Amino acid sequence: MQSKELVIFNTLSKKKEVFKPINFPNVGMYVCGPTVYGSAHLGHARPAITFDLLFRLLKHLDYKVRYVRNITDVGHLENDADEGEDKIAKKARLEQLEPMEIVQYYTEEYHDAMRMLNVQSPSIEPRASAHIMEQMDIVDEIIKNGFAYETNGSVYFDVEKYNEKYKTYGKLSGRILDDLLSNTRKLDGQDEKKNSFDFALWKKASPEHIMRWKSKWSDGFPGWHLECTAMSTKYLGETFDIHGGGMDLLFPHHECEIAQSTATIGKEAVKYWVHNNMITINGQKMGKSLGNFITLTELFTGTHKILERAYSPMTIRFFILQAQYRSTLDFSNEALQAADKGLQRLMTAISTLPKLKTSDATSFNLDELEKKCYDAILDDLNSPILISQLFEAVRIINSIEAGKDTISKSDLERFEKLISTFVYDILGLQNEASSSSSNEAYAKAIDLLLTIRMEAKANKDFATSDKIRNELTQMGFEIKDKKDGFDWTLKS
RNA sequence: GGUCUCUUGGCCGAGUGGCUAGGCACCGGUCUGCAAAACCGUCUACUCCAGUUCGAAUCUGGAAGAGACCUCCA
Repeated sequence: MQSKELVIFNTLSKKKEVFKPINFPNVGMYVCGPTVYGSAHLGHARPAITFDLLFRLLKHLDYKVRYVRNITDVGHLENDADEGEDKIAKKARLEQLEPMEIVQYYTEEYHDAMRMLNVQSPSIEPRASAHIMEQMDIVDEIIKNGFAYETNGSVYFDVEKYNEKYKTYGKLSGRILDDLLSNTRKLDGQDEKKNSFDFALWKKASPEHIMRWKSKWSDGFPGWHLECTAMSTKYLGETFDIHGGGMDLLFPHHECEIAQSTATIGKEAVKYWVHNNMITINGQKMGKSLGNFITLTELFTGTHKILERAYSPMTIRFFILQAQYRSTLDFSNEALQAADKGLQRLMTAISTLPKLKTSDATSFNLDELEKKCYDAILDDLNSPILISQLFEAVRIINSIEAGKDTISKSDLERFEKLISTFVYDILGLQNEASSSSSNEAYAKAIDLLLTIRMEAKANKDFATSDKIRNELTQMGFEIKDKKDGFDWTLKS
């Protein structure tokens, strides 16, 4: 399978590059996970699904992947002027809870949402709070290497000094140090730092700050960007293949990560930086701080004022996959409903696939379809093109069912395998209709009603047959008459 | 203010120097007792201006509009 070449856009080079792992066939991938101080929202779903897609694809290509996605449970600083109050501590005070209680609650909520979205668990999901020692070690190392200084119990990264040696600060986000200097100096209220763009590696905790750890510098907490460096190094090694996250983390977060790890090990840790774009709502970024976000629970239940109805997790997943991960994706009820309809059509066709009648020959080009599917997904995860090819498959399936195209027995097996690989394994879609035993009984009851309807039709008793169909339709069923029977689905 | 990105049909969203994206919606037809589904077909595009080119929605320059980052953020 590794004859197939994956091309991925590297933010570092701003080009598409052929993916070649450092230690073939192993792949190390680190993705910035959620800060668990609030509910998971639509924005969180995007990187989770994007990198789930990449994770699934790499595994399909037979790479041995270790996927690390952290849980940030040590709050990052709220802002510079806020005297070190961190997000989780603040929320805890508001709700009169222990910080770890908040963390527990939102972590579970996040996990539940991810499970519903059929996002596979990463190989390792480390917590920042469990890696304080490792973070302190890195601070030590950076001080030893001369790229950090201590002021009043806090330790700061010396960006200027770092840049003198490595000259790479800003390379990821396209920033120039002098510009940053002239930009941010006017906002500078921080006398502890040599330069405004220096960032904290260790921060002394103010008295009201309840999340704190003892260290040689002070009772405090690790800096904003340190946990990813510590945990990626610990689980993936000094250098690893892929580091992912949202585009909004590019600066300063990922830029600082590069500086930290380079200052620690003397070389760059990450080979491919991959960033997903944002989800917008009415053309504006959806975000916690903007207060215009929709939580995943609200989406699944339809309980947000701008939602016309509930949208199932698979609809959300499909909606996100219908855009390429580097494009912004605009949310609207209309767009989600279109995604929902399209997904249902896709799933309906897939369920008829195994029931197709086979012929001696196949009247369409299955090889070409397969090639187009691979070409699409291997070209920087172009899921929308892949999906358009899957709709071509839908057209073919329906056409075979209608007797206008034919398929041989062996090709049908291949076709089923192909669809299952791309739809279930790689895109991670799933059929939401479950088939528990209680569902089976109810399905039989519907079948019974429709059998009675067939009999009524045969007797030209259209009053009865229409009554059954109309009432079932009203309950949300979709009744399809076939040449020799019927079919039905329950619309979500 | 600095850096960068985007602008595609009713909506979402791909793509490309010349050849259909796709989905949803709409319209017409086939099928049906009537529908639904399915199938077939049609229609609506590439923000504007100038340039390069045999040819540009695709390249270059300019304008307008929108957005992102520069502060925690997926």
